[in-house]
Amino acid sequence: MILKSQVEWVLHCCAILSALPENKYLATKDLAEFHGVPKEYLSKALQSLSQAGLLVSTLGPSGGYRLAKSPSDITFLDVIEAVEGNTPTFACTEIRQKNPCRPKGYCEPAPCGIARVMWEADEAWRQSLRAVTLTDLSRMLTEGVPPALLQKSFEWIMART
Amino acid sequence: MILKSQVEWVLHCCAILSALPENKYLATKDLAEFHGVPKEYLSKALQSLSQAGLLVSTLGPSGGYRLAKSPSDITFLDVIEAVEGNTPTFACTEIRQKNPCRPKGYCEPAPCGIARVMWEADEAWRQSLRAVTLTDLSRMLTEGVPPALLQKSFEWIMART
DNA sequence: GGGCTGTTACTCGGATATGTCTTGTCCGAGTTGTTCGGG
DNA sequence: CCCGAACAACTCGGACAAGACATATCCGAGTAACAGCCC
Repeated sequence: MILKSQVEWVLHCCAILSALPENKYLATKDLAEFHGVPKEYLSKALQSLSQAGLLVSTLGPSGGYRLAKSPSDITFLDVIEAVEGNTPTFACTEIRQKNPCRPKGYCEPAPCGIARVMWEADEAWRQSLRAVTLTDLSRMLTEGVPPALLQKSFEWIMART
Repeated sequence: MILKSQVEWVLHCCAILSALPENKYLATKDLAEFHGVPKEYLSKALQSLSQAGLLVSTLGPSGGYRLAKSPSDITFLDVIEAVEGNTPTFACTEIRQKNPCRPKGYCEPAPCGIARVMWEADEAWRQSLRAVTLTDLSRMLTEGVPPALLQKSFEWIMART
């Protein structure tokens, strides 16, 4: 069980988009070039974010993506679920019902105990990811980075908006 | 991102094996039949548990698997990692190093902030799974089940040890 | 000079191949219980 | 009747296909900026 590589990509992209001025757009092409990843495939992931209502897109020259809401209103979980889907990591197929000793038509009163444990762990994971917003992310990613590099990167991005 | 179906299978199998008397073995064939899953494929998962040191196997007639240690010493995480592998759910590929503005040879002082957040969530998930043992599982799975069904299932299993 | 229109170049979005991993199946090496023969 | 050895059947273990999903790529519909023309 491992997350798609797209998850890493779009999180980095969101960090960049968080730094953008209001109503400015950045194209997939530039985001892909900045991170050294395949443009067309990154595009698919950004489409998912757009459909999830996290990004807004614009066509034509100087088009691209921008955040749909304030960075403080977008959590890691939002981004990850947009890419990975929001299905639980554990799917209970109710194999206890296959028990040959089980009387026909018997109805289980509660969810399977295994599923409950797995879902609880899943929820702990989600809770941890819900607690971090893009605002936090920006702070974390800029900490300890030389100001010169930050400035240069910012200019690189602004030159393409 | 979704767990293998094998995870559900082996957890149910471990619950059965927890109920076995000391030094009694149960064959893959019977475990597969009880749960209504493909025998050969379940076998692969049980092999993983055996290699991980959670189960002990014996060959020949009346052979099969039994727990290698006390049910209270085996956690959900042990079982899951045996099947899924113990690689972190998030793999950081350090795409920040692809930043075109980054001076050559520059060395990052700390792990990427995104990776830190993801690993923390991963650890929360693991911690939650580490807290539940097979002893807890047995209790959960038997709660609320009619005693008649429990008795019948127990006899079904014992008839094949 | 200002406004309108046609063009152009650039964007996203979905449809299309390829590789890798999960899922499923098969067969062989090895061992244990059984049975049969001999003492 | 007891013991030992050969047999047979059953087990796990690893090697072998098929399908699903992640990865990667291509092309078309649509739009915004721009340039040129008319007023």
